[in-house]
Amino acid sequence: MHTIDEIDVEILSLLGEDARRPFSDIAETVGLSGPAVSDRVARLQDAGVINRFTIDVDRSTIQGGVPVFVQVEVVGADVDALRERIGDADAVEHVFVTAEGDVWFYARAEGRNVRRWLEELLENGDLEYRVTLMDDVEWRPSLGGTAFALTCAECGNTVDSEGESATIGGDAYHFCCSSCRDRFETRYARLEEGA
Amino acid sequence: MHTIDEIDVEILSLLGEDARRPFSDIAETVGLSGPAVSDRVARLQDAGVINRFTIDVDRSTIQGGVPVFVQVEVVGADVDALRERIGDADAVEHVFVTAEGDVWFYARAEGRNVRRWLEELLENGDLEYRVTLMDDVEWRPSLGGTAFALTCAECGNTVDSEGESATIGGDAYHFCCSSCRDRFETRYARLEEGA
DNA sequence: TCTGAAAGGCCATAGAT
DNA sequence: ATCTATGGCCTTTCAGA
Repeated sequence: MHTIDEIDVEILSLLGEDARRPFSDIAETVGLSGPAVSDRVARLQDAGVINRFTIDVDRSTIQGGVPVFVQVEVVGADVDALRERIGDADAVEHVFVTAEGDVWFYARAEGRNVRRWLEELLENGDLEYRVTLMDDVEWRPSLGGTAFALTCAECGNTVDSEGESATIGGDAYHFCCSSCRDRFETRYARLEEGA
Repeated sequence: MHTIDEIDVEILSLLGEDARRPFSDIAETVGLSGPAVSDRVARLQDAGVINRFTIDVDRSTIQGGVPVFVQVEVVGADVDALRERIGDADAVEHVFVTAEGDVWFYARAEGRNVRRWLEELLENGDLEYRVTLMDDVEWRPSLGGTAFALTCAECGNTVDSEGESATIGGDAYHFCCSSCRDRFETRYARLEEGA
């Protein structure tokens, strides 16, 4: 049962600014030793909070293709399968799933013929889709200082040092108080029983 | 006047997968020495191809709020100003600008009242917008091998080893041949004169 | 722009608290 | 979960091509 606290948040913020920053630097900033930071980063990776260390590339100078935003209306098809299929395509950069189960994505369509590329990507399903030509994209990895504030999974309030965290069903959740956590866990258990 | 070649592209791809991968590992993969890779990475940063080393964080576990996708119809307003204002907001993760000049973004709306949060973010302008509740997001930094293919800034064709690159006005551009580059530079110079 | 050697710094492990 | 100490690896610098 791991706990995520403000120091973790601070570490995430620092790594967001520069992921190659030495752990010893981070250690000094947050008031820990190097190995302690290393441990915490390893834990954050295990918990799935850090998906990966990566680079933010200015793709406009590097990758060609026509930038498009596609909104696919998913009816009578497997959303997860489609989402995975789309996400695996090389040209696709962002994949969204709406609450209604539609799949939207941003991509740089390869080749000159966008329609053909799309039909192939969607496997000639009879799905309706809408294509919008795009101009510019921006992804914001970390932002200022408050970007990584913890919020209670139960009530939505900010989690301070009094709060607690728990790994439930493989995912990390954070709570502002133990009663919120109890409520969440109870609800989660009920949901699992039902499924 | 720097040149970006396939080795640079390979390095970018490898760093996209794991930005903390040792340069010596990369060196072995691409067939260079460690210092050579270090030099190339430094050059890629200077040229603005690499914006930053960063981490991809699973925000769903860290940041609360309601995930929404907002499509703002921009009429009679400054697109760039709005885009910047939205991009600077803490809760906003992805910003898109359509070819028609509308601004779309993905964010985790803070607090319980999404409408109020939005009105504030859009500065009570009379802009029309559409909000869609979202379920899931995925961002793909680097993808397979072909993701970082170079394309000619002048004609859009793929740039191979015969091509060349140049830093013009502080930005890196790539060309499939010298005539494309000449044409681009001429046009650029003319544009600058005009301004 | 690359290589190779050497110096300095960084990370991971071990063992104790 | 954290610390200190240490061994080994990684990065950078520099000279030479």
